[in-house]
Amino acid sequence: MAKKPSMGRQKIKIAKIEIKNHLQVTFSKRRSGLFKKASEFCTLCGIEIAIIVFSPAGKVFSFGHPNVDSIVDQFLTRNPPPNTTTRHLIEAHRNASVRELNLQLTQVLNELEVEKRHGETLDHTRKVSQRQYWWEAPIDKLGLHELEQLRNSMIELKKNVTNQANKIQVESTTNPLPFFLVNGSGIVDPFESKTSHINASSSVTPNVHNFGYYGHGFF
Amino acid sequence: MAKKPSMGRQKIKIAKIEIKNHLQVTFSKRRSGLFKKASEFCTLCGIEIAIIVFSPAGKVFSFGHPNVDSIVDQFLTRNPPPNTTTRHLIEAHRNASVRELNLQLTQVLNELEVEKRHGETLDHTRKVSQRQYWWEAPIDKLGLHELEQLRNSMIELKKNVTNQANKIQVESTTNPLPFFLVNGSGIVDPFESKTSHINASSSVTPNVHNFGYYGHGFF
DNA sequence: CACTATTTATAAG
DNA sequence: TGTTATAAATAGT
Repeated sequence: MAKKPSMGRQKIKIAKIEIKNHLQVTFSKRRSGLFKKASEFCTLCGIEIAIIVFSPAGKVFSFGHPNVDSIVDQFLTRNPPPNTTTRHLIEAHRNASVRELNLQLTQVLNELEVEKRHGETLDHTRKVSQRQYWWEAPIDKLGLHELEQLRNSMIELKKNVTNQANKIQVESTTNPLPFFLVNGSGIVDPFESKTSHINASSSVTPNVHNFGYYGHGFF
Repeated sequence: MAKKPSMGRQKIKIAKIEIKNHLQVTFSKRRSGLFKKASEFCTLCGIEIAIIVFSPAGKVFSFGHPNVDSIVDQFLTRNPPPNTTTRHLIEAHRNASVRELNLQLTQVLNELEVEKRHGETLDHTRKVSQRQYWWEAPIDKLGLHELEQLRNSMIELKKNVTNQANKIQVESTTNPLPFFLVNGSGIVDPFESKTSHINASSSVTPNVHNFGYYGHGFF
């Protein structure tokens, strides 16, 4: 019954572990370790934190307090979004569309205004010379004509609104917008994870050791 | 020249540190520690990771490999967005607005249709009995009246479109949309950080020790 | 920030 | 997963 001497913890080189089995073990251990540290960090310093880990296999493991999403939202809000350009383009496009609709409406309104004046003018004319026959008055033709025009304008407008609605729908579907709600708190349990509270996985990422995060600056 | 014995590392309770000064020191130390662990985790296991820390003061410190944003994007893409409900509500609201506009337009179009028929009817009437004086025909009053109505409808419509435009603008301004672009790689250097590569801050967050991240499941 | 004395995290088995 | 010897992190000064 001699004791197992155990090499004890050996110093290791910080480089990609190639032995698959070894890798998995290390992954698990270090993930727990990291999340535990994060947890302590939270309670100790009263901070909010989110950690997202992508395994090479594509699985996601995350830790968050109060929860990952609210923190990510805050981050995105503050952080000059990466694709500012793209977003701006789309936003501009959307605004442009709305503005366009607005313009068209204004125009149609103007036409209506004209039509109305027309009616008033005729009304006045009637008082001046009541003798004329109504079919001689230009009102019915003009009215009908302009109404036709008006009708076409509005059909066009309707078409545009419909398109716009579709566009917006498509955009919304394609790009989920982040909002600012805080859900519950604790750990986010992602999709495919069979683990109860977190996700972790491994992936092939070329890396350099010094990430340069040894900065200072406290608060 | 007796040596300083130093109490050495003392065991501490994992609870919010109240002594402000002490808190700051701990914050810094643990932040570095956490980020370093993350870095090692990266190289060792070849994973992708992002850590976002919000200080109670509101500052943000982040670490990411290859970079925070790409990971956040991936996360948002895969992760059934937290506020699906809210987003759906807002989206629905927006669609509702557009639909409403559409409905109003349809109504106005109907009114126009009615007006047009009216004109046609009158046109027919004219042929049947050309003897009537035009001011006896209801066209000018009805026309004007309906046009007035139409005009009001359209003013209302315009108002709504304008509101809608404003709403959309505000929404766009308030909530940046996340997109799916991968930038460079490495560490994200946020805004206000005076530190070179990372950010960290402290905040008041009531917390519980066990975050339940002691899960298993590897890949 | 530097220095330990200790507590923690973990590489191996 | 549990154990153990040792490497690392870090509380207090």
